[in-house]
Amino acid sequence: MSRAITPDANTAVQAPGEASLPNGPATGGDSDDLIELLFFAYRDFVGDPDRILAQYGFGRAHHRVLHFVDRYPGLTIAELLDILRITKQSLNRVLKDLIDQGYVEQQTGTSDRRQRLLFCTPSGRALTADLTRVQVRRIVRALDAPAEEDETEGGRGTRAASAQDFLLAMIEPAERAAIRRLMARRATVRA
Amino acid sequence: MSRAITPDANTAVQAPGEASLPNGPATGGDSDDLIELLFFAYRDFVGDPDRILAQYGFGRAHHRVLHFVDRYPGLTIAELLDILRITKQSLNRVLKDLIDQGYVEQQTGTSDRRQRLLFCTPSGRALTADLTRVQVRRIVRALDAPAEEDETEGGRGTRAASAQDFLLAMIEPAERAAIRRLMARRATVRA
DNA sequence: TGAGATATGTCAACAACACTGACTTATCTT
DNA sequence: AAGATAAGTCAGTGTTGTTGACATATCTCA
Repeated sequence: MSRAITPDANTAVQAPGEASLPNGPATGGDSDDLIELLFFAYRDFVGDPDRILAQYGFGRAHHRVLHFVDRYPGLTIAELLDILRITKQSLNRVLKDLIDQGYVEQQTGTSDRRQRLLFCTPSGRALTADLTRVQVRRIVRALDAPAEEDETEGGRGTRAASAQDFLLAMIEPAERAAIRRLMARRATVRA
Repeated sequence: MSRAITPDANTAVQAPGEASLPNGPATGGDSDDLIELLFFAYRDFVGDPDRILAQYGFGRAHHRVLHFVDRYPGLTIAELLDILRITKQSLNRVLKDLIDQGYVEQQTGTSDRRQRLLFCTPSGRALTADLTRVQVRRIVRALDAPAEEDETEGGRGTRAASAQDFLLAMIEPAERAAIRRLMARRATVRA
């Protein structure tokens, strides 16, 4: 465990500017929180598989390829490029790794022999299953988590509340408190 | 608009392996979809600000710094490092850009003069507001979107359904159909 | 059949953003 | 005064993205 996110000595010095509105009209108070929660949730969400991938010398790019090839066997290169939104050259670099090390196989298309259909090998499926497992675990835990007892639940609508619950529950439990404290600090500063 | 995500000629060649379970016990059927939706949603979510940032010669790293400094004025370097989970060297590179170009200011700590408290300048706040605006717009749209009329809503629980609704609605509308089609393809292949 | 389009692969150079390791300077704590 | 802590910096490296330019195999259509 590293340092805590929350401060103690730095008691919110006032910024030398305007006194921002208390959840102004177009500001979308809930949305501001969601932006941040999305950041933290996604960070932890990809952090889990990252640790596994590192043991294989792979990165996130490899993960994405593995995931989509595993889930949509027979995917073509063009389709994969379109899903990932990266260039052919970027894809090829990681795809080559996966093929060379026997996690993915190519198969010449039947109807169009120019195409290379992609499939996971058994070891590719096994690795992907490992990666999926840790992500599913986190998601299931987030879905099963009890709803937050939100003190200040004004008239925002429950959609925002449940999105917030979900994302907050996606965050690594050990850090949730720190993040809650951080986000509470905002209310202190801008009020 | 580029190519469509969905295929037509490649009619799901059967992968030469096991016949995967139809939403097996520990597999977490909903979660598999959520993994993918999280990928697409996050991709589009950060895509909006990316376009704005590019006009300033900034990247995502700059965005993250701006966001947190704007939201938590007076943040110290150590706190920011802990939030972003990057190294001091990585942070310094982008922070220097932001300071040199007048978007962020440093202020020596009052109680501890070793600290450098970070604040957005007016232009920093303006830029951040721009970035926040497009992200809030997407989130608000997602929260306001009507719930999906899910055909196959078994006994999964509504938590998963609303998380799915939210993430799907976060995806760029023009691409939602393609992604739905892609994900439908999975059911075809593994069934 | 032959021309042009398409699917894929590859070389080379470059940029953004992360990392490690090693130090320096200023300031606080004890 | 000694050691810890906050911040800044230099130098080198790795992953993953980008352009631009081509090469090869295959398909489509006139």
